[in-house]
Amino acid sequence: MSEVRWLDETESRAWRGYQAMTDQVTALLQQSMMRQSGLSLSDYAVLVYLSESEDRLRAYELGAALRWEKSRLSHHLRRMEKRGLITRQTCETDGRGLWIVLTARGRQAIEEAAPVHVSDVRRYIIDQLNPSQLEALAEITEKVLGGLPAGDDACAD
Amino acid sequence: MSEVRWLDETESRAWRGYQAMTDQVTALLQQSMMRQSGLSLSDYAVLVYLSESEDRLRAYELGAALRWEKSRLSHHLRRMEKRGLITRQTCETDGRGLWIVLTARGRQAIEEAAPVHVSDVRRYIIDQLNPSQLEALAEITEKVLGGLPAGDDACAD
DNA sequence: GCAACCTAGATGACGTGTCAACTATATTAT
DNA sequence: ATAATATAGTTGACACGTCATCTAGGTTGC
Repeated sequence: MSEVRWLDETESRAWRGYQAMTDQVTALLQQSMMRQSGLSLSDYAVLVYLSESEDRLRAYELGAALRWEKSRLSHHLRRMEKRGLITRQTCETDGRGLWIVLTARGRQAIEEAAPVHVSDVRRYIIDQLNPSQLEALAEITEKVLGGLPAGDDACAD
Repeated sequence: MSEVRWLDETESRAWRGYQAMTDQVTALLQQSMMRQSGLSLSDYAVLVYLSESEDRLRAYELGAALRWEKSRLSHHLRRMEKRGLITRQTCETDGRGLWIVLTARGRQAIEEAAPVHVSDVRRYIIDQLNPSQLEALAEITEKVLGGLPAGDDACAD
């Protein structure tokens, strides 16, 4: 119930800049990847985790890694399966479970997309910053992430 | 056609952190605003620009300010009008034109949402960072934004 | 062994964002 | 004047993400 502390000038620069940057960078990366590889950034994120995990993961592991809601994950995996990027296989040790398996086509898709994507990330962000800014960005993100409410308790007053 | 320069350790920390931070902060801010004010972040952005512009703007001005595609803007404004947050009025000096006007209800909505939103932004980001990090963030965003391709020429090879 | 609870995942409805047309009005060049 | 083009905005189809709800299979306690 206290008075609001509005943002001062530096705070406002940082916040408005943050918003504009994230909006535009996301849109650019998304467009570029979609045009050149036919993948969305979400597809790419799924494929990255799979290919870093010996090409198969339980769905809930994927969801935890990506921090996605399970319904989002479920919808997305269904669409990716329809496009042949992954398959869904029943789990023998847990009747509720689901293995998500990278297909040959999924592997090919990410191997083609990765170099283009990395060069986009470099061009738009990494190569724009000097070493101390890069280090600062890494520290900033770690600090902010560390301060975020864990899981679903967004109402931690 | 040259070999890809993959990300080194600091670059990777910065980039993975950036992705995780933006994903999660956006999701938290969105949830909080939707729950407490019934507005999406997009609604809020529109209302902010309108209220900073004497409560009325041409649609194309709004689109330029937000850097939204015109179809996105059109869809979004239609939905906002249906909820009574804005009205759309024909422009007398340009037959193609459209004035977007903030309604009393829209003004009330943003005035109620703003303090909550600012305190969320503080809690999740601003207050997590020390003054030099805030300054660094402002500079980083300005540098990245300055390096982005202007408009639609994303294919500037 | 059974009830209560928890976890993994699916589903349908709905709001949102993008893309590719499309309409209509203004501007420019000749 | 008029034809070519540019600008302002709309529309429909479709992919995406969220919420609430549901099913089914585990787990725990008694």
